[in-house]
Amino acid sequence: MRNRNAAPRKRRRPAQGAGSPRRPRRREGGGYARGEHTRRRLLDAGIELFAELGYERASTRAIAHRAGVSLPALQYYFGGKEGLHRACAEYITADVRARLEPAAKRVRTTLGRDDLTRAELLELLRAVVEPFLEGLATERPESWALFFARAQGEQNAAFDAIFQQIGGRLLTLVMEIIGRILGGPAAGPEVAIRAVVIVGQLTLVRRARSVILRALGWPDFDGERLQTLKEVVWRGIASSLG
Amino acid sequence: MRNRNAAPRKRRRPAQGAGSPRRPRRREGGGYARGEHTRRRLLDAGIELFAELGYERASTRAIAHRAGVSLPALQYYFGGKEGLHRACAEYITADVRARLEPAAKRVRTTLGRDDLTRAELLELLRAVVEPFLEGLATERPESWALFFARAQGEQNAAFDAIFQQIGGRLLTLVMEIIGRILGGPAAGPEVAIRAVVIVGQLTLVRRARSVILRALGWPDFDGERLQTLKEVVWRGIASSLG
DNA sequence: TCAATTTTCTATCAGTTGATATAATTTAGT
DNA sequence: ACTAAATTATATCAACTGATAGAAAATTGA
Repeated sequence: MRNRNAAPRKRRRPAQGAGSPRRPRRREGGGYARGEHTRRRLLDAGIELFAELGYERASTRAIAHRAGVSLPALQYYFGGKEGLHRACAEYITADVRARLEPAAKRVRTTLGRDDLTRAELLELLRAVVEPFLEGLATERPESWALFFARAQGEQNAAFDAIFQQIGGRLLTLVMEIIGRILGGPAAGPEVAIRAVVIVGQLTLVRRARSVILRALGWPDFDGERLQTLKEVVWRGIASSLG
Repeated sequence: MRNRNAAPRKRRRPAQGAGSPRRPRRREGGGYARGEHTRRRLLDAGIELFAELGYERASTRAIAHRAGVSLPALQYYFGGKEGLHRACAEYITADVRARLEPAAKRVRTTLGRDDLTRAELLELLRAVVEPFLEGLATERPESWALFFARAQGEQNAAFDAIFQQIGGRLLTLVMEIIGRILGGPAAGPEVAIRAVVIVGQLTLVRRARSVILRALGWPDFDGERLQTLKEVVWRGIASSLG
């Protein structure tokens, strides 16, 4: 049923390499309300399916279908699969970053003081770490955290954006606080490594979810168990800085 | 150039579902030397490419090509892509498990004693943890650790085998030691969570490799920097148990 | 040497993928 | 209402995917 005509058509390569993100030719002037709506639906469906299946296995058809729009709409608004993936990353990133900003500001102003006690510094660290941990484990649709975790494992282009906007910011904050606690040089390897380990423990909660549950024989995280988890992780962090 | 004949052929579905592993019909009696050789080359190529690209993006053609054999050889020896992937996991797993076994035996005999000091218990923990960390960071071809990390992120069927054989074993060892150190109930949530966090820190070295390097501004892990990393990670673990 | 078995290769299959051309439809500004 | 731009939908495309059929070649044991 395919290739009905005997004369072989000229083989066209895709206009742009499959891997490289394409510049969407969105409107310059006014935006149509309807267009913004389907754009948004594609974003939501993309986040869900990328999180469920990972980048490769989430087909553009499945995404378009879940969004309730036709396939070319995806190309139209995001230039292609990779463009959509990147857009999803930026969408999530912007929100999380906004929620991280108040803590960041508080840290910077507080660190201006010279007379901070160890307890105060620990409390500051906790104020940064705890909401992040909570957000990873429960807050926001589950697909967000899963999307996050997938992107990290898959080393996508989206990962760079996520790291810069969130991971890097969080890491910088933690490094500044830890540097004060440990008293050493703020940019030295000691401080950096310990900061990475701490931040890593947070993301661990999501990544090693199945491992943890299996090791504990728990069916799933309910509210109380999550509380236990947070408590134990935090105690470990605090005492490792003693 | 395809579908030359006008009469449409009967559409056959694959004999077995694409997802399910197929039973390889290997020889019963004697094994041909040549066959074992290409089988081995397929395993090596599979590990490399699965590690480099992940399960989805590593095509059977690319694997066969790198192995220097023809495509059907993969089906012949492993029954399909999934079969090869599982075989790769088992191949790596068997080796790592063998290298983990001596430490495991040592732990079990040592834990039989009742008069262990905290220092002795910590030393025991280090004896288990350090080789594993070393192995993840440098030892064996890099592709092994990468294959390992990918399987975890992708939640493949291979992950179950790996977890049972290695992750689970290591976790059990660490839990036993930590239980003694903390003095609490050996199977309680406290012990389990802290064990998971510790083991997670080890695998973090591989998974968050790029993040660590970026945060530190290092180009790569050389010998000395690896030493620093091990030292800092261990100090964090030890003092978190204080 | 010769038959039986094991192993390899060529050619092709049917399905899926991301992407595009093109036309129809809707929207906004006038 | 009319036009131009924006948006959506249909029908394909070419490449790639894992897998198979079937014959050829190589290896073994007699």
